[in-house]
Amino acid sequence: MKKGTVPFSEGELLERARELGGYTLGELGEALGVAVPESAARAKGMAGQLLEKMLGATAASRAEPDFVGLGIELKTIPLDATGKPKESTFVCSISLSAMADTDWERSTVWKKLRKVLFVPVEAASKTPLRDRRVGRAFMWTPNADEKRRLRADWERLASMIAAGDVEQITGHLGDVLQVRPKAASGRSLRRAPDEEGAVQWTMPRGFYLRPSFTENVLARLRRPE
Amino acid sequence: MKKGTVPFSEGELLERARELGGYTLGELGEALGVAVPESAARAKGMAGQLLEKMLGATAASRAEPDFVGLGIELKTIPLDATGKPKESTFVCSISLSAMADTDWERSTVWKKLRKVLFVPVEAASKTPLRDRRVGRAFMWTPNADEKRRLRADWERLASMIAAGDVEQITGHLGDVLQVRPKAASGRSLRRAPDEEGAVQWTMPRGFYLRPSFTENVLARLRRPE
DNA sequence: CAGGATCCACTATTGGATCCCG
DNA sequence: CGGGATCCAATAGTGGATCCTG
Repeated sequence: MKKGTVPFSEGELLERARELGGYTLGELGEALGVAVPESAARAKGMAGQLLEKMLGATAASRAEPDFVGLGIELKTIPLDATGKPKESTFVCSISLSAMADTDWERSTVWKKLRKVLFVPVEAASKTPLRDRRVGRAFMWTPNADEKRRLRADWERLASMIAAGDVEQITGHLGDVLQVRPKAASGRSLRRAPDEEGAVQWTMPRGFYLRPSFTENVLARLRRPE
Repeated sequence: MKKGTVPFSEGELLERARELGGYTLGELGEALGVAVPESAARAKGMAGQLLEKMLGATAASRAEPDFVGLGIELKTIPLDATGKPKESTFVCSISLSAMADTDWERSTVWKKLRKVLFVPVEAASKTPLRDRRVGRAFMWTPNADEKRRLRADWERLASMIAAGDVEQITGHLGDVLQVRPKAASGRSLRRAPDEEGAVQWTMPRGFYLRPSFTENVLARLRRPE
């Protein structure tokens, strides 16, 4: 297993990601000198972080793509026993101020999703975290239909946010893209509005892709042309 | 409320059904001299039977349309609080012998569904049976797409039945039309195969329309052309 | 028993809540 | 906290079981 060096091309990145297919997360952890616990409950982001390190992603938390020079975002997708995505996919956090005066083409969501390296990872909850295997990686660029659906949802949600109807947004809205809480605890900022009185988030939220959407995307990518 | 006389035309039937819109099942019961209980649990088919009587359906149990002369089947559809069908819609029972050598156009399913008078009835379970209101009736003839989907499901299911794979059929099969048990009790015929040894139903079953299908049908009918 | 259906236990989905790391 | 995500209680959906009448 090659590890940690920064890839210089999209092709090299995809090739290297595919070489990781078949390894378990425990094996990746060994290669990196990272202990992989038994349970995912106390190590929620670990699969993603192991793959970032293995593939040489530009480290640290940023509002930029993981592979800056290539404009490519890395996303792991947890698959259940039947091969379908178990969970929604986090896209980015929502900043109220950034929403107001931006359009779809300049939005953080679109920047993140223009080009994504999807790496499926086994995630049947009975399988210990370290025994879960990496699947076959795919490079995704939204096609016309996918882009239209993402944009339609984003514009609906963005206009609600801009209009101050943030508290009316629930995870039910959006066919493929949804808004949901994103915080370590539901109490994170809950007192803020009372004390400040300003138009502010009462709680951090993020954009997520629904599992049914990533399922369709994976199905399309797996189909030979 | 006019009641009980046999309608002579499709238009007259629809008109008369629409005049029942807004009445409660309790009111229909009074007009007919039938006691309507509080709960639907012990009166499951009552809404359908009240409407049959009010509209002058050719009485009794038959494998014929309710309005023989017109070739029209009457179906009540229970709606939940949000206006969506709560339940699947029974179409007809399945007879093994009748399946083998018949095709779609001659099938009982198609005969029943060629032309249907759908009468929605409120059915939020908290609402007492006699307080549930009749909704706006619609005459349905499957359009090309609906007919294609019904036929595709029927042919798949019919061929399984004809091939003797009856026991492998579950309610999961069929996009719009499904096969499910249809009996007063699960024990109805359960001992039969052991004692007789013949190729026979172990339990009566019927064809049903899925709620998602009738929901789409109602949505189409409600849309002004 | 066939026809009129609804009940309800169980499963699948989901979306609000939460966890770790740098 | 922002980025990496998963957990899991509650709800929605489904399909096997059941009920009444003629």
